[in-house]
This record gives sequence, C-alpha cells and structure tokens, in this order.
Amino acid sequence: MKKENLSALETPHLRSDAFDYVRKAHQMETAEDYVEMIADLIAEKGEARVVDLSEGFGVSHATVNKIILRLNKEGLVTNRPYRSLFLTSEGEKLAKMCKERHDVVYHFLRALGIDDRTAHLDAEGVEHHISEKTLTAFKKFLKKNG
Amino acid sequence: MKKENLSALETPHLRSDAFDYVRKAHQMETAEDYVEMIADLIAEKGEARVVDLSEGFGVSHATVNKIILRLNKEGLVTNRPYRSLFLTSEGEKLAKMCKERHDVVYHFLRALGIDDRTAHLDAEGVEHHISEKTLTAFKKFLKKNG
DNA sequence: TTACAATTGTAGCCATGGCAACAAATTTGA
DNA sequence: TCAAATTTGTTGCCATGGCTACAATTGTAA
Repeated sequence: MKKENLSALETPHLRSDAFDYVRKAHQMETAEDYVEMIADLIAEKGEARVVDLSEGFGVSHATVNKIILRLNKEGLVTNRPYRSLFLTSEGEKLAKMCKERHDVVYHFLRALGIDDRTAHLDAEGVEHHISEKTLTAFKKFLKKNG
Repeated sequence: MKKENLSALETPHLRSDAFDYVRKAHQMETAEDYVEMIADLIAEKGEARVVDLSEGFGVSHATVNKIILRLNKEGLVTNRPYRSLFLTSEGEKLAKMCKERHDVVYHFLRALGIDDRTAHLDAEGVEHHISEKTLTAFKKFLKKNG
C-alpha cells in the first residue's frame, strides 16, 4: 500500500501491467473505504468509533481493529486505546478525494437512468477503479446531462 | 466463491450489505479473470498453459498453479499434471458472460471519449463491479451513441 | 539417446482481511 | 458507588493470492 494513492501509480504500458494496476488499486480500496467512512462519521455524528465502522461495513470489530492498526502504521489514521478515531491530514486528503470521486460516479450512474439503490451499490464497487481521465469524462457528461 | 456468479448474489438491502456485496464480488474477480484469459488463449492459440497465464497476468507460475487448483475445486477448470488447461461448461459459461460484459464496458468508455489504452485499463478494473441494471444502461447508451 | 531447456508442480514463507473467543477498559444506570 | 453492559483490544485460527526455491516432468536439439 505504501503512501502512494491511486493517482500516484505509474501508468501501465504492458498488457500484464493492467492487472498489476488493478491489483495495486485493490490494495488501496480498504484504506479508501475506511477513511471515507471515518470522515463521514465524524461529519455526521461528531466522532468515529470502532463499533460504528464494524456496523457500517458489516464486519467484526476485530477485523476493524486490525485494519485500523494498518492504517495507523500507514499514516492515515490516529488512534489511542479505547478512544475514537481520527484522520491524519493525509487521511483527510484521501477521504476528500474519495468522497468527490464517489459522488461523481454516483451522479453519473443516476444521470444514466440507474435507480438510486443500484447507483449506490455500483458506485461503491466501481469508484476505486476509475482513472482520472474517466472521472473527467464522467464530469463532462454530467455537465451536459446532469 | 462457491458456484454462484455475480448475478446470483442476493441484492443487498442493508447499508453494510453494499460492502458485503463488493467483498463477494471481489472473491470472484480472480475466477472471472482466469476463465476469461483461458478462453481467450484457447481461442487464439489453441491451448492455455500455465506459463501463458503467468505471463498474461504478470505473476509467478506458482501463483497461477495455486489459483488453478482452486478453480478446479470450484468446478470451473479441468487440468491434468503438466498438461494444458480447459474450462468446464460452467467455466465456459462464466467466460462468455465476462467477455460480453468486458466488451460492453470497454466500448461504453470509448463512446464516452476515453482513449483506447485507458478504456482497456479501466474496463479491467470496473467490469467486475457492474450490476445487470447498469450493464443494460451502458448497452442502451451504446445504441444511441455507439 | 541423452543431456539441456522449458514447463509445471510443490513447499514454505508473507500480508491482507475475514472470524470467534476471551481479556481489559470504559460507560451507564440503578 | 459499583455492577452490568458496552466497547475495545488481543490472540489465534482460516482462505486468498503474492513470492522464492527446489523438485519433477515434458519437450527439444545435438
């Protein structure tokens, strides 16, 4: 995972690099989902707790804890024992980027005529795999058809 | 992974189910990528060998071997020691579905103005996360703008 | 044929992200 | 206050998909 985010990945030139690209992107999805959820929770409820993430993602608190430890190590999240979670400035930057991208994908799907729930579901899966170029194309489409 | 493919997954109703949905889809991506690649290789070169997959995905042959064992167990691939690989009818069905979906996503991105290489890259990442409904909307868009 | 190259298989290691079970800390309510 | 409920932490297990290193088989060319 390192510190790089998606946009920092080198653009692939070989055919097999396409899969490598997707693999690296995968390794970042969890981080992106978590910082985005933490940012949302802080915005909506004032704080983000392990139990909120556990419920939000539908996984055990043990799993959340393990992932938080990793995100801490990677400099995206700060946490003190038995206290609520915070984002580092790095984490906040990532969260903001993710939220914007998520919103673009969601509204793009809506503009295509997809129903609300499906748009939310598909956006969740798709958002991590959209390049800057495609994101720009989505925005362009939204300006004309949004 | 089981036998179900994406379309067989239950449609989620809870918020956390969206992530569960994505997780299950993730577990199927490898299977989909492999059966699709195997089908392509058989169509283009007459046979699919471990070394071809290894090169195609840019991973070691040991990794390919391990995954092939799993796909065999799951009834998607048949293999005999030191021989080339084949798809079961189940595997072929999945491969066909994947190829069609991949092509739709690729052409959709092209129709949006995305350049060839980016369209290929993004399609690779996105194709596994597209619902039937969204796929249908993509097709509809292609009829009007393709 | 027979050695060498290429391919495939196997073993053992790693990190990630699942889980249950148990331990510890914090919060809450009587 | 203090016992109970909730939350959080820890441990140890599992499967997946990476890898290297080494073994075995197959293919090839001399």
